[in-house]
Amino acid sequence: MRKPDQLVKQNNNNNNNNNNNANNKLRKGLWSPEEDDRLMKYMLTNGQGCWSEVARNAGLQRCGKSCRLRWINYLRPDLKRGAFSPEEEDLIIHLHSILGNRWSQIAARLPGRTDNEIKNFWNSTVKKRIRNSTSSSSPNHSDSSEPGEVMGALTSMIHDHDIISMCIDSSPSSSSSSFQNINMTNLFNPPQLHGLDSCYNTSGLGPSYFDMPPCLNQVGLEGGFYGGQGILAGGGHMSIEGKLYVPPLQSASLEENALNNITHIDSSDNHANNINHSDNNINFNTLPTNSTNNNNVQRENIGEQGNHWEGENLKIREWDLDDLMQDISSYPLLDF
DNA sequence: AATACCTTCAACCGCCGGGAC
DNA sequence: AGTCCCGGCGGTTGAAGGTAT
Repeated sequence: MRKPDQLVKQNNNNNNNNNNNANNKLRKGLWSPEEDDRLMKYMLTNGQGCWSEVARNAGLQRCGKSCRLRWINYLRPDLKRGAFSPEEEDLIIHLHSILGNRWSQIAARLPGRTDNEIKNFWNSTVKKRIRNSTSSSSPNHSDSSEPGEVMGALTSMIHDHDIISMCIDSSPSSSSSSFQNINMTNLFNPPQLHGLDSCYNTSGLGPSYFDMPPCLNQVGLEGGFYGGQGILAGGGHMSIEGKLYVPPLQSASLEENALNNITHIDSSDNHANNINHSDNNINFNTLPTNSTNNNNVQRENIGEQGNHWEGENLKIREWDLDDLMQDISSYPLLDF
């Protein structure tokens, strides 16, 4: 946490998103409700664009990066709040065993969760539990963030339910929560709702799955974004509720395609970002249309960052990861 | 009740890669 | 080819709140 009213002189060699700021003084630290309000309203009205322009046009004395982070980690309407469920926990542990500290990739498989959230959860809760669970058997055990080490401790931690039912499940009736369950019918044929209220309301589909964050109340969005068929709710479909389309933090990637292949899901359908939302009141057309480019599948030398788990020789390149995913059926915890 | 210690998590920092010029 | 800008990522920090003593 940071001091809420911290004002700093922008460092020239640091964030260069802010060169156009008039007085070059940008706020840092905690976001005030007013700032949240401004950013939320701007994003809902104009959609995502250049973040430095977002900051400027929304009248925020924040750098673009800060606005982006605030939006992604807190204000985004499709965010799920609250504690991680045991299923999510298992999925995180399992994905970490495959992906290492690639939090964004893990978060991409947990709709409504952010990489920051997962990273915090891992560093605070999971690591500690793994440490505890392994301390008895391995007194000299060090940090368990290494995937291989984690795998060694996983068996005692994994719950009885089937991870794969969450991680990879092509059944439309499944209550699982991964990208594989994106309901493309809903994506391409969003229900026609009328007016902003119905857009955000639960549409009578039962109790809201998510808690309403305070920020949404601040902007007066009664009913919230989190109702009804939100992500994970409504049978686990990542669906579009009315007129608001909020793109996933990260959508289809090579890895996801690999997983989709495993589960025999036609990856050719995976073009949610190409949906034309021109009829929407809330226009997210300015969002990047090819989020594949955003994925760091090609990030190399993972081992240099401490994320390899089979010695120096294993470096996750794109094809390595694909191979991993293709070979996922042989993974000890997976049951196809 | 007071203090110390611990945990959580929002936010910052620095780095990197891609695109534009 | 070099530089700049921007978005994205993982690592880290540190204040707030919780718990133990």
